[in-house]
Amino acid sequence: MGKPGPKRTLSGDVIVTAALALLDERGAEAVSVRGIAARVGVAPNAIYTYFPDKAAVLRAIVDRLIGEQGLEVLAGDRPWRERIVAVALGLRENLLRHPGAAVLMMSAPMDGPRALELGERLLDVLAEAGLPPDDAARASYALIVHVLGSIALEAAEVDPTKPAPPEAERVAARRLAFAAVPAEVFPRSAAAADVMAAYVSEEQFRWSLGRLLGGLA
Amino acid sequence: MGKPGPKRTLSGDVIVTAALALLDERGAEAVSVRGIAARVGVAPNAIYTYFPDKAAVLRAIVDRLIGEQGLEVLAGDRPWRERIVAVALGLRENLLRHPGAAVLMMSAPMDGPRALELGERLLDVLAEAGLPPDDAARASYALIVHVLGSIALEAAEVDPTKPAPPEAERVAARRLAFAAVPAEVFPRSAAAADVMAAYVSEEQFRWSLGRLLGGLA
DNA sequence: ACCTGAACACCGTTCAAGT
DNA sequence: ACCTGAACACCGTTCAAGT
Repeated sequence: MGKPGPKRTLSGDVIVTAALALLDERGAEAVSVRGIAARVGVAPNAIYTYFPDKAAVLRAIVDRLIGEQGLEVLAGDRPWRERIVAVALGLRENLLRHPGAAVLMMSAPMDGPRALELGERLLDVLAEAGLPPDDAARASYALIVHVLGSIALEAAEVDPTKPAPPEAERVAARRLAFAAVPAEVFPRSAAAADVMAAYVSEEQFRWSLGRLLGGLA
Repeated sequence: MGKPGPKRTLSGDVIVTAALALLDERGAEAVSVRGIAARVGVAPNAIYTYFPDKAAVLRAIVDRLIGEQGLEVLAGDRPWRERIVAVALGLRENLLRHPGAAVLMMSAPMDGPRALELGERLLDVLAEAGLPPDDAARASYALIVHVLGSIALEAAEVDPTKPAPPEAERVAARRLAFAAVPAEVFPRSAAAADVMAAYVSEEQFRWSLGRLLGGLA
């Protein structure tokens, strides 16, 4: 139904998919309007039929990735802390698959509908946990800050122009870097080098999230 | 002393200062090698005498800003939590003066000497607080994640191309944005709109940092 | 409505050359 | 050693035109 219209070889979704592929394969600076257009086989300015500018394409990538996180776990019947940890782990896993995207999440206000939905479900859980509304609101923000901050710092450690390395590899690379810390001037950092290498791991992610959750209620 | 050498009209510091000024006055995308060169009155490629590439200039900005944070408070005799809150507030205040720089802190590993120094002093405090070395190491990372994440999300809310607005103005702008949230579909978000508007405030920053600190020891 | 061609005002970086 | 001029291979975005 509806008139066919001229060509319609394109769509916002196709553009976002191409942009994300570019981001994953060749890193943030490869995500150019011209690069996206070339990948979908179209003239550069055709992109502007679907997005007002490049920044809008980047925001759409963020929205897509947030939306990929299912929120059903939050409504489950496990203890509330476990449910929050489960979504946080899901977000982490997905975002680390797109390391270049992590920093995008912190570059603009996340005010899209998917972000609001995530926030609202988080408020549900925290209310159920017994927090008064004001504390629940503050706590939900603290959680989002912590999860996104962890992921961004973790993603900053990986080279986005090559396929995402397994965690063990990231930790090993960091251990190597820490071996160079002079123990005379930074004794504690040098002594804790093994732990500091493991900053970029799920274990550290779980640990710090657990401590924050412990402080919240 | 020492031969004068040809010109020496430039230095790494001068370049970083110019880049930071550009960042503050006209936002992240105005920080170009050519823009910096123009501001210091030099040919674009002169920058490459002091930095291998643009990314190195950005890292130097991060290092400069970390270095501006005095660490004496950490060694004071107030209760340890208060000392950590004090440096965190200092970092926040300084970074919000350079909103475009906040996201740079999360874009690359912070492995410079100033970052190491900050980490080491944090470990001092946490050891003094009675944490075993492994926990202290994990805790210091959790704190850094939280502080930088908070600041980045807060800075994402301000337009970096105009002078940093006072906090009250940022909160008011956000309250206005939240007034549009449909209460039927996001009841909790709408009900807590006032608190959510205040996410971008020192009060929220103190609150969530306090909860994290409570969970750590 | 959707797409193209051509153009404008920019980029980062490299290279050979001047002092 | 430090800086310049000129060039290369790119950018994002706009405008007029075609279907």
